[in-house]
Amino acid sequence: MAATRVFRDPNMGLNVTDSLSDALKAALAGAGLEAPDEVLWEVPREEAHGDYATNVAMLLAKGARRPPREVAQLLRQHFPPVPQVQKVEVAGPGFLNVFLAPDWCSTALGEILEAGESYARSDRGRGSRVQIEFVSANPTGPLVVANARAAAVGDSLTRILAAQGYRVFREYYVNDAGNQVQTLARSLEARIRQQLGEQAELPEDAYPGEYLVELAREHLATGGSKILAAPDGERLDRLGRFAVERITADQRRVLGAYGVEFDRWFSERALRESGEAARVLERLRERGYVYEAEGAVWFRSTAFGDDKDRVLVKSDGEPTYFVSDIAYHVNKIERGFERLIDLWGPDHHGHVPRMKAALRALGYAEGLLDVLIVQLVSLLRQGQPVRMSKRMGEFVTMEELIEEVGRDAARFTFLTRRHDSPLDFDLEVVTRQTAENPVYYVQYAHARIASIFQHLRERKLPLPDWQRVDLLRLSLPEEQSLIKRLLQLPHVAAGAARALEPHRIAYYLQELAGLFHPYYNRHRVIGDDRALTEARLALVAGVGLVVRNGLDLLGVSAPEKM
RNA sequence: GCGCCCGUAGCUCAGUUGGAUAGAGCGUCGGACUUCGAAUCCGAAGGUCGAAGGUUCGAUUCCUUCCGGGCGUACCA
Repeated sequence: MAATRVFRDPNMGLNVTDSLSDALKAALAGAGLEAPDEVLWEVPREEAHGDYATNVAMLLAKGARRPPREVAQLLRQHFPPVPQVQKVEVAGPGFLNVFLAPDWCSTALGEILEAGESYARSDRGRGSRVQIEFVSANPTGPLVVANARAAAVGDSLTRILAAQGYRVFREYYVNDAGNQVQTLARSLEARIRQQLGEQAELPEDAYPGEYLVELAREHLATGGSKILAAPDGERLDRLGRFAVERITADQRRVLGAYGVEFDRWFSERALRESGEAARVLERLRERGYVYEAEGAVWFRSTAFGDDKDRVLVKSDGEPTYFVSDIAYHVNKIERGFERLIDLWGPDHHGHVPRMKAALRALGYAEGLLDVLIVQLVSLLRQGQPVRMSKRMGEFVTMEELIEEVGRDAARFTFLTRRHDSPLDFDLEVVTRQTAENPVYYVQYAHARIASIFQHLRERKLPLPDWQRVDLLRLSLPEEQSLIKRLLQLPHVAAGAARALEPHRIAYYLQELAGLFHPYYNRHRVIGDDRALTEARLALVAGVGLVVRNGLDLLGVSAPEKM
């Protein structure tokens, strides 16, 4: 699987901000200043403020007991010469503004082309193992739009982390145990009886969706009416397993069509049967965080900052799902993952403190688990909210969404929002504006570039050897801007990985396309000047490459034709 | 009541450990295809960053209070 490959960075010097940080460390040492944990470089809004800037002097000013500008001046004086940098300026209240050397940038374009698919990848993660769990929808019905959002975010995060050298493992937790499966079984039974002409009412809390009518028909078609004679326990167990298996298979199919594959589908039922849950309970008890009250068994999660203690075993003797959940996370850790990332829905956000409390109670490090809350998607149609409720049996499925909007547009739209920001998605608008969707703006840049090279082939013109192209011919301001933007990808990709924010890639790509299209519109790539033509071909090849690499991090295709 | 998320242009959203003159897409208005793809480009209009205080060299960003929206607050999952 591509996402789990480990990459060695073949082009370290191409990560400009890494090089700048190294230089700054030398400057700090030279100036006798203490280096902060991490230096962050930002890309200033104003061109006059350089290509990169840092506020490190202002942060150090207080500790050094000197004015910020003086600290900045000191750092500037000790800034070692590096090939990437033309000049360093002290500006404003104490910024260090770095201006890149144009000649170095032009040459770097050649290295970007040389790096190809591995451009902007790094080995920052050093092969450490990360497990990311997402979607994990209940196996009681089809996937819905919110699941499509989680799938897009989770899959993209996997790609982004893998590109930084982490070994990422995608997992889907199947809640195939507990009350809801019983309910599902009873719902299915009622549907089967209805097919047989019996007067069977759906149970009060049943899943009313049409898909169970379909499943009932399927079950009967495979000779499944005998089961109705079986005793309660066996009947419901078998119907439950049947329904879960079919629904899960359907979920896997829809996710596959969306381009999302999981490395493992982890069964809660198997976890319970393995006895791991009981073992976790015992460990908590040994550590003194378990007590009994009101006939139930409680976890003292308040010892780790939770609002209140939580029930582990109900008074009827059944463990709560919380126990399974803890056991599942312990299972992950024992499989050797060094970092866990969970994507949860907003209806679970209250559960984050207790889950973290449980892991800490068991003695695990605090930062081991990151829980990202993927907010809801409010689906609108013609400006009117579409009511979605599994309980009511009304919803727009993930499959319908993909059919209506398209896989790339759906994924890109989800990835242009922060995961924790609620999202309005008007089907009518997105469908109508398909052609103007930002994803096509980015993809179109790629297709246009592909067609330049197609044009080259049609006219039987030779493809230049990138090593021998005179890249210094790229002297237009627009060309320099484009190259500098291409050089930002390693910084953006690393930032997206650090912050777990795929949308940074999506915005970067829109900005890159926003530089490319005007350039393309104004200047011809293929012209009479052979050397200039070759240089511009190198430039647009670089843009195409970066767009392709960037879209790949989002799991969106980069078409040659549209 | 308590907790979490959110409130930025008409709409949907960005805004990088607090930083320099707050951005994009859509929508609206006006222009550009005999030349590598017009799913594009050029230009215009559009803002009390929900409100009020506070912290400091500096606040859309941090703190407090209030207003508004969403979600939690189960011996359901």
